[in-house]
Amino acid sequence: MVRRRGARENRREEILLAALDVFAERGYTGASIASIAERVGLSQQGVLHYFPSKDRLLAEVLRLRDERNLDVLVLPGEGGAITLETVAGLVEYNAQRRGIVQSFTVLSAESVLEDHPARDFFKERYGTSRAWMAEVIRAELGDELPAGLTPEQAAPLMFAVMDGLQLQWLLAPDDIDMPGLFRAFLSLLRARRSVSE
Amino acid sequence: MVRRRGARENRREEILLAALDVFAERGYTGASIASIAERVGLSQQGVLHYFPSKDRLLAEVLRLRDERNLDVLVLPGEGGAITLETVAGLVEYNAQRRGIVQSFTVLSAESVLEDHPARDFFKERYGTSRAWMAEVIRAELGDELPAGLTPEQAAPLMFAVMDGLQLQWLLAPDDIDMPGLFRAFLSLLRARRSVSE
DNA sequence: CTCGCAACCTACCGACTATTCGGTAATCGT
DNA sequence: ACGATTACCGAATAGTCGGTAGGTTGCGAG
Repeated sequence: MVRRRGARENRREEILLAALDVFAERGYTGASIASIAERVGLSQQGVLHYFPSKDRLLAEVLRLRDERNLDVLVLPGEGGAITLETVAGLVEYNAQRRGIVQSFTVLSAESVLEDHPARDFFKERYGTSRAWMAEVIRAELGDELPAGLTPEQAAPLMFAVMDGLQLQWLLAPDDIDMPGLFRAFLSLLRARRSVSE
Repeated sequence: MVRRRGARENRREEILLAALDVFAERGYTGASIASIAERVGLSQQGVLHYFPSKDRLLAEVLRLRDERNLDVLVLPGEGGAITLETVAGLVEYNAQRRGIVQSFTVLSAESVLEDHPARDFFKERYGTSRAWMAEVIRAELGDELPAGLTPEQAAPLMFAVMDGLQLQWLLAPDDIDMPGLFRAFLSLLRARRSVSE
């Protein structure tokens, strides 16, 4: 059926990885198909042979990255449930993968623009992630968080801290201890209930 | 001396406001000088008569916006010091100014890219803002924060929460109560010290 | 009333953009 | 060996980009 078994899929993945790099360096708007093609030794038309448009290429890049991220998150939790410690581990892992963090920071912010091809992707992603994170928090800390917070409030705050720290870290890696600050936030959530006066 | 007193300055400001709008809609890379010019009824070269390059135009847009933001922050604190409540007020104010929030979210994320003209601006801005915010926190809450946090740790977390919430809010304004969640985070910082076991 | 300059404009440049069309060469199953 | 399919590439399309050069117009100062 297929000539060289999986040759097409290999080529496609090669292109996707190059595309992620270029998106990380220049953002989606600033990236050109030609520059991605150059990186894999193809012509611009060669890339478009595998992906019908720049939009679709972006969509597949995001899908692939999400799969891999899920691997990192789920693998350590093998056999056990995912905990806040697992999430802190992901932040630590990210601190060693600047390119990937940069691509997601830039692309997610870009996606808030009207008619951006990744808008729906990120909107849905945040929605489901928040619901899922709220359950992780509830499972570990219960319903009673400090200052009367609910897990449904803590979840969006958690992602806000992750994203916001990434931005500051990308601008000044030497000044920002991203994993340390994230753990500091976690300890804020884990603190025992407050004493009334 | 000047023909129409301040005519030039008025025109410049007109252009800056239009530029902020376009940057908010398309980001810096995606925005064209021509589209900004169209909005003020000039040709592309008319805009370049007032600002020598796109880079410089961006620089002045950011400077102007920062001034205005400072006004909002300082005005309510008239006579008194700036408090965490003032900051919460700024978040509330932002929740009514989608365009401005969007422009800053997109531009700050874009600025992490190599050779981006706004890189230094945002890097410096975050640096000074963190130092300043740490002092606001220390003045109001002292050195003893929940979970053993220092004001120097709380400050970057605070900006992370602000920025991260903005991103989620821009993607799903109906799902995210930005000011409410920010206040929830503040209450985490204000909670009394934990009871050991 | 004239000089000079500010405020624009048209015209243009070279480079780059995503995408389409029409090929060619290699390789596959048969 | 042969038709079909795949994997490309060259060239062209129809723009857009930021920026420059060189003008024209109209107002203000002298």
